[in-house]
Amino acid sequence: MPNSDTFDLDDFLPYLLNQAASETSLEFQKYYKGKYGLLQTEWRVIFHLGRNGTMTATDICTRARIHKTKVSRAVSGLERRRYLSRRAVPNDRRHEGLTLTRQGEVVYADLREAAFRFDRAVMAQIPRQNREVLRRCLRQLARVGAGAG
Amino acid sequence: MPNSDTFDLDDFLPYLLNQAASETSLEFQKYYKGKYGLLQTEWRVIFHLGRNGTMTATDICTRARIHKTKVSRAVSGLERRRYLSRRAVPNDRRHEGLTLTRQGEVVYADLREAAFRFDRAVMAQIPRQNREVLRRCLRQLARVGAGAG
DNA sequence: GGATATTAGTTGCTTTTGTAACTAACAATG
DNA sequence: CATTGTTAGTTACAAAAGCAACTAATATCC
Repeated sequence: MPNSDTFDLDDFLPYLLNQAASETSLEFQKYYKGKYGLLQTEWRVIFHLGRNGTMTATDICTRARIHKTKVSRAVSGLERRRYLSRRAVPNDRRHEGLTLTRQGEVVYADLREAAFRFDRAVMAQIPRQNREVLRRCLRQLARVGAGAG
Repeated sequence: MPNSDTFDLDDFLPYLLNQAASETSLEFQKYYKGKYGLLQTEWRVIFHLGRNGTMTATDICTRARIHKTKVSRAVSGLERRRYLSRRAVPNDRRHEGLTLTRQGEVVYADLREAAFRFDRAVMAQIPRQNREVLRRCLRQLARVGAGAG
């Protein structure tokens, strides 16, 4: 039975995840920032709209787990640069449907393609037989975090 | 052979890593923030000093991959609260050795113990036979990121 | 050994995030 | 149908991160 005295913080899962996340995100971040001047949250909003079609800001908050103020600002920025447009939802004027513009779709397609390439480059470091295990584990952790803690 | 058209961004590795990292970090973050009022960078500085003994700020930057301004401010904060002390290095007055104080050691011990518990809680979600694979993959990704990209 | 470059670390300023308070629209309840 | 509560989103203010310029000490190279 392992105990706390032999525990190495370098192996602490949240730490490893953070390190792995920042290392693997860096190149891709340079790409979308350099090419389109996007912030991470902006890219994520594009990604979710591109993937799921029209959504409200709250939909994005829920799916992407981003706080509403961040989404609000990202949406403003993307609207200003004409990457998305807002359209009122009929019977409820509180929320609006957000949709990528033609231009936004183009950016989405490019970044999705780039993401695919980056994903392959990152995965290239992982032995083939572990790749699906890794992705499955991460999906699990991304879903609920530490669970009951 | 997979191609970009069937690629699902929800499976994009950097994205999954970021989501998994933030989900799994949250509870632990509440712990050290709530109990000691530490920021993430401050906790990391404590962690590296506790694990490796006396280090210079640059050592920490290198090992922890944190920018020097962040380290500089974290060190100031920790020194002010008497969690670490600086001591001049003999033949080179540019850098200083940073060491946890007695009090800092106590905090370190507590957080290390807590990290151990959190690690177990997080890992509990992962099938036993995948746990070492997962950690190994993450260590690899944390090391070099996307490599050649 | 004096000019230039490099290394260590800090400070100032700008951008981004986080938190909480706020407006506006709708829903529910008496 | 007014009162209270809830939901959607924005805005204002404070904390933190990022970047670039700066100081100070040492190394290098003519």
